[in-house]
Amino acid sequence: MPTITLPDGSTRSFDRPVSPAEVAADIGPGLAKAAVGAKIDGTLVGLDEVIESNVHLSLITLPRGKAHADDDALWLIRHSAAHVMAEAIQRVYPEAQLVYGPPVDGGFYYDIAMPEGKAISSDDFERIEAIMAEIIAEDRPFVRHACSVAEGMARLQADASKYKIDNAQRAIDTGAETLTWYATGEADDAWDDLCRGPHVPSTGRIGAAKIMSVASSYWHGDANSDRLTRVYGTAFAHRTHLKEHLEQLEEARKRDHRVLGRKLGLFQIDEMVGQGLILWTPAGAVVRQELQDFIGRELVRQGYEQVFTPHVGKLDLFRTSGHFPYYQDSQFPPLVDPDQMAALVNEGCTCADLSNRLREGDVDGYLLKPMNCPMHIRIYKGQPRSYRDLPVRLAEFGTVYRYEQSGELGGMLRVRGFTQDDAHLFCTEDQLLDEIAGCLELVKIIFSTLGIETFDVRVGLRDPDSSKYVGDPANWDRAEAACQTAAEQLGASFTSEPGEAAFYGPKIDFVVADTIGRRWQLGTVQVDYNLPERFDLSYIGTDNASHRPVMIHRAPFGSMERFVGFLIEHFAGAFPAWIAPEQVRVLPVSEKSAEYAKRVHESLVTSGRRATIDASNERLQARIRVAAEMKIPYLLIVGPRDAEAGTVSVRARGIERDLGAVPMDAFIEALADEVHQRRVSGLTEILFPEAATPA
RNA sequence: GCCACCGUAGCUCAGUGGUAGAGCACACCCUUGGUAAGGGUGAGGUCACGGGUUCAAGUCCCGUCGGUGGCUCCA
Repeated sequence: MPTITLPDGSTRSFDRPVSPAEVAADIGPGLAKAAVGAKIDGTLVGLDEVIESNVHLSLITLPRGKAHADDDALWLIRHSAAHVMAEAIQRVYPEAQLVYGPPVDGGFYYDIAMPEGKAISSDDFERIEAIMAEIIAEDRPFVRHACSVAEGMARLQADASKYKIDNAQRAIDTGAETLTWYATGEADDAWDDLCRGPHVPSTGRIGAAKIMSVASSYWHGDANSDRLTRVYGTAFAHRTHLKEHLEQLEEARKRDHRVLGRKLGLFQIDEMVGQGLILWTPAGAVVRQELQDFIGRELVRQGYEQVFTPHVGKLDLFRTSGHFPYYQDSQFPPLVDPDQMAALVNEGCTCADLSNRLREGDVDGYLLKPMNCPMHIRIYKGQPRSYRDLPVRLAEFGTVYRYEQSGELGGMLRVRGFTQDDAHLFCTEDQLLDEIAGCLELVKIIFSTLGIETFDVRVGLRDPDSSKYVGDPANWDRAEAACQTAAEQLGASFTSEPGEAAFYGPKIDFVVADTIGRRWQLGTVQVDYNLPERFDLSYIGTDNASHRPVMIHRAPFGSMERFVGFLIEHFAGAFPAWIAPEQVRVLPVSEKSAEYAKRVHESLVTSGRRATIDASNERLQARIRVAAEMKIPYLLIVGPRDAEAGTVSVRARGIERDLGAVPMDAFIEALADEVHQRRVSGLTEILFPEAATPA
């Protein structure tokens, strides 16, 4: 006889098995009406689940009015909406086979195997959504049918549904004793789908659903397997929530670095130059240069030495490092010496021959460098090294080229040519922890200076069951411990991820999300036991014997392209003054004040500011609007009153009004201070303490 | 690389197989205005590129290039 413990600690006893629906009804009719599912001992279940033993039960309800549903309720709604969408799609395309339809962040999808020659396109959305709306309006119950594994498999065999048989087999392999179908409706011929559940009690509880996009996917995520059509949708408890969600997506689109990059003139991607190749326009170049100067000073402080290396190197270099031909697919093809090329042509060498001979090393050539490390390693190796020299820290903003698949490219976040704020540290085993900690400190300085607070730290460790790793296991243990310790010292929370190490060593990655939720690795610190081996690196120890150094690859920004792309979105284009391409713009009220405006502008430039003057033939309001849209931190409006008093009237970004007049020198000094301190927040607090309430 | 969608003026986008459009931006003129768009005139196009169907193609079909979303990949 079950005793049910509710979240508030109270208990209810029943003299027979009960369902969550019955428990809800027992508590009150309001709850019974609001409930869409339950959690039994932490596991999400439907309202019809049979409870026979003592459990902790919490009911999942849809809130009344405009309040938002919690994650569990949304999960149920979206999982159910996926069924409704699948039913609608099968009504339009009866031959479509269902594969797998889970809820995901922000919505759900359903993978569908379309018959040869048929495709779901966005033109179908309206039709499918209309059918979905119909099913939701009918408020048909989700009815669970369970049967034995044998019975269920027989049914699936009869239906010849290859994908569902596979799903069922997986369930059986993980210990399922029954197979369940969920029907939408009670009739014998109601539409149903093999599904583990649970679902909301009826289709009407899905308040609002919308199809978002269609994409392709692979069965089991395997590129060599069947290609499926993945239809994405989202659903909410109320229509207003869906509307809010769509508005948020619209807002996010405005933060998109590709949109802002064009609007603010930060970068271009030119099809005549090539896919995934960034042209840094003057405004964007300022942002990048400020960041590079910033980190450059930290590098000097940490004892790094600057180097410069070429963009191409001989294939043999990359054969030794192992980059060629192993990663050949993601490299631009090698460049061959012109004389050698001519000779090859004379002997009738085919493209396939050439490719083979490059791979075998019969023909030499040059490679656009996919990594900087081999070059830095050659610098290390360029002179004998003593333990007294270590750690050797070689830094370079090194530009590398990788032939990423065309479908992977996107804005500045995934490109084919990019500049890493790269460095390679050569040290002893004993120095490893301190050096890793130093690298992490750089990332910390960058993130805290720029106010980046939302990021993941991932420590990639080796998979204990794999043998793909190079290097001495004892060293690995030490390096992994060093990574974990350094990550702990960093103070941010992190996750340890076994199996995520590179084959050559453990690593620490910093991961952020872009405005549409995609995740990108920025900074990285990687220990490497492989390359010192391949290049036979050494140093002379205190014992006068030769020893192998450990190497660390590290890039606190990751790449300038990806970092700046992320930063544009992070600030929505409104950069702090120290990195803003244009820090201050002077607006004379009219031509009468043009002379004074010029003096103010000159003073700003003299003090090192990036300042312009807008004396165009437009009304002040129009010029303010233009400047505001360019997200310039400060506008100085100067008119006859200011010229008389030697003041400037200040308008700060984000505060839509005149803050008042201050002496020109006071403003210049305050702005210089804000820039030199690299403050994210403005000088407004200092000059206008009573007005500093940013919008 | 795979699938779907998209490509019209610098940008954002309209455009029924029958003479290429708007707003913004740009140039010039008027306006000299104290805090988020003053007014007028003008210039700007091989409708991504190449084929095809048609009396006729921005519009329909095929291919190429480029973009977007997702999948796969990411040293």
